[in-house]
Amino acid sequence: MISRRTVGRLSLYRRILHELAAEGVFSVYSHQLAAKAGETSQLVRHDLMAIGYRGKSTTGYDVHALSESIREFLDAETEEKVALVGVGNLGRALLSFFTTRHYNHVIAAAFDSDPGKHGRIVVGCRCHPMECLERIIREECIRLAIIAVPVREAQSVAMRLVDAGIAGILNFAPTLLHLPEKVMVEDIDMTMSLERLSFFTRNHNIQEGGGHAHEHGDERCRPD
Amino acid sequence: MISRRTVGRLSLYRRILHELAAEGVFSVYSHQLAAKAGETSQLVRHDLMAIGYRGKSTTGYDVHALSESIREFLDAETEEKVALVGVGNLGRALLSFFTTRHYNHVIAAAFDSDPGKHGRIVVGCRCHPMECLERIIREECIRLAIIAVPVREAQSVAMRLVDAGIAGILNFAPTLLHLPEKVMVEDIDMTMSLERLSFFTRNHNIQEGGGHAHEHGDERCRPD
DNA sequence: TAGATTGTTAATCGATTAACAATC
DNA sequence: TAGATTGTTAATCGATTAACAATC
Repeated sequence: MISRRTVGRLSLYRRILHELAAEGVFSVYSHQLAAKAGETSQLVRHDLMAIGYRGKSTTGYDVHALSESIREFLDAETEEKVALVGVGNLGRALLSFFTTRHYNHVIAAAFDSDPGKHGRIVVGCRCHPMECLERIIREECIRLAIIAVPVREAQSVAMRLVDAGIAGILNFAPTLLHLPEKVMVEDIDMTMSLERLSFFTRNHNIQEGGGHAHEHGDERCRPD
Repeated sequence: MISRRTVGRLSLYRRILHELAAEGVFSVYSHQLAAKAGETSQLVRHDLMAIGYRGKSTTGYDVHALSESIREFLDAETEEKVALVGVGNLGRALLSFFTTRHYNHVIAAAFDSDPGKHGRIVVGCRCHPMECLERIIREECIRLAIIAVPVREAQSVAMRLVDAGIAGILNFAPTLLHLPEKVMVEDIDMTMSLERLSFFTRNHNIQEGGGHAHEHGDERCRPD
């Protein structure tokens, strides 16, 4: 009943509410939330109603209460632990991202096939050898994993993760994982996103006379 | 007429065709392509028909010709140049990603506000100060940009990019950019993806008795 | 011909939007 | 009351799927 998009939007609303709370705002109307979230007022209401939260037309939504309501709806009781496989450049970026900022997820274990990295502490997280993957994931009761390994290793890593009991995978490898249906996969494929950007901005230029990209500059474009 | 999803799938098909070609496969049927792409045969045909490519039921699609046809449809004449703003952990990961592998995009210029990085060459790409952003983007005729800066800087960086003539932005900052409609934005928001994973895998466990994550292990889960 | 594959049309599905009544 | 906001219903829209005829 709750779609992926709805959950995504709810987590966006939460971020906005967090900012508002930091600014000392106590209540917000759906149209204000909508303006910040880039959605329609109606869609915001729809999402909030889906989690059982009703607004009042006199005071709007109480920022703290709404934020708490979203938290209760989206989050597990505790911070969710995540396993990271692949401590290359991207892996390190992810580690620093999740240790610097306090989101609802912590990388509880990192793995890499490079023996040179084993036992080393990278951005505050110990890097384990791949052989320990199944054991540590089970011991730590980790349900989610991030795949940040090269394409050629992604599928086999994913299968090991599933066998270890992982229920959800965030896949950064630009390849399609073939896994049992019970496993949820979120793909983050920047090559695909860039292709989309290339394609649609190119078409826009063609359709609209090629003016966009250069309307702010006087100099002509000479690619040579 | 061509949707974002279609373009995304086409670039996936291309990757699959590339692999097939490397394996020495000369022709492929839509149902084989569908199996590899996790789609239905009909949807594959639909996508390929959208770019004017028809299959034959005797020989299927010629792998090289189809790959070329997709390339012609999706790509500009040349490799597309991309600007990168933010040469932190993530920025470095992106640089190494795009220099190691040959995709259709090259990071032609990198920018960072940290004076310590200015002039340094990071993963083969010179890091420029932010002051040069507009000039270099115009000089190099760059149309796409990647934002890999912290949330608090993302909006202002995005506006500068748009003013410099950027038509499409790949945004890694977990925040919503408010930009003119003419600018296309692709958001890559891993916090949102993780929230989705948490939410839906949690629900699955509840619905199905909490068995999934541990069906391969004997030990009980004791989170303490 | 028989069988697999393809192409076309209509049906379905989910999400978003529009219109309007109800509320504060 | 008047005005802004909310909640409900029906309409729209796009993408996916299903059914079936056409093709090789």
